[in-house]
Amino acid sequence: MSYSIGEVADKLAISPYTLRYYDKEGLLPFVDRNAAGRRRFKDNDFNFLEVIICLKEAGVPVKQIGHFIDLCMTGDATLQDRYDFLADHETKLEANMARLQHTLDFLRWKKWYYKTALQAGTERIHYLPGTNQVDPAVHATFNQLVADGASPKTLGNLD
Amino acid sequence: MSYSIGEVADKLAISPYTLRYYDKEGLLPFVDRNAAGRRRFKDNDFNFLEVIICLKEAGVPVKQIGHFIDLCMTGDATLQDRYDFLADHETKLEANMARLQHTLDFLRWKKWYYKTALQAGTERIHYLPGTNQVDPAVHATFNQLVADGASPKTLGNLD
DNA sequence: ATATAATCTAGAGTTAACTCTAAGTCAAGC
DNA sequence: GCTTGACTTAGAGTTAACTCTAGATTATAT
Repeated sequence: MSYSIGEVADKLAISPYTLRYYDKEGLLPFVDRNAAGRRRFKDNDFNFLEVIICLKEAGVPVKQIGHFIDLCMTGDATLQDRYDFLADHETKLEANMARLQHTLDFLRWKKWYYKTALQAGTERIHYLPGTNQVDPAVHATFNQLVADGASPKTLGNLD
Repeated sequence: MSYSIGEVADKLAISPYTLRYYDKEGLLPFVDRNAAGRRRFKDNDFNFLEVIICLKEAGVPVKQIGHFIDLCMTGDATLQDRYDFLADHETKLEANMARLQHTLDFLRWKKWYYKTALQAGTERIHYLPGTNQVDPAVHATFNQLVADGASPKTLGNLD
């Protein structure tokens, strides 16, 4: 079974432009061509494409993905390098996800901040008396609610 | 207490170039200037900067952050809009994190794939006999190990 | 047989988010 | 008083990852 660039583009929800760009950058050296010079993707090529998409999602730059594909084409001598590459990006992705969790926590606290302001009809309830400055104790209040068992995910919901 | 652009840059680990760029894009309308036209950041400005950094981490484009700051400057009439904005990006961030979790799962399975190939000395152990195609059953084998209670996080570790 | 649609390449254009340069102003230390 | 370093603006340059155009070729459907 073989597939044209358009069929692969549809299957993977990636434009043919992008696939050709990846090819130009050396990400698709495994793709065969027919007599007319057109790309013919094999079933096994999807194993490579899956990895390419995974690495892209993980935030790995195209050039580095190209390096990984180079290692793949070289053979068994590079198994350790390929393992190390994936282990490295696993670590980086874990760190990135931890960072995003903090970002999400902050977004939820701010949502609660606006929920309470909305219920009071004004943001002034969060200001230090007689100023336009946010009272630092407001964040502490939110943290206390969470510490007391409230769910940070739902605490800011209006319902 | 007030701070120069350099002091703020140091505190937030953002370059002065970037801070000026954010100002140019309308993200810092709240920053005062001294008689000489130099930016003087107030303590309360860090509340805005915290939100800006949070939204950036969440992947919100600079233009949209500018829109949120506009809402902030308009006053209590926009509290609902600001709440909706944060709730929307909370949802998007949750979806993004779920996507990254799938990416991480895939990265771990591939790490295990290379660990086992490395232990066998060749990637051929994962190929269908007499071919260069990966046996689809290999992924199923990994999934079975996880279903049987193994930790996907450590299954691919070499140790 | 012919029109339409898909593909090819080389190379130009786009977008976002910086990042820096140039030329000038201002503040602090000696 | 003078030098050094931080700051100002406008605008140019950079980078990554596409995204598209032009002109040619090939495959598909009537």
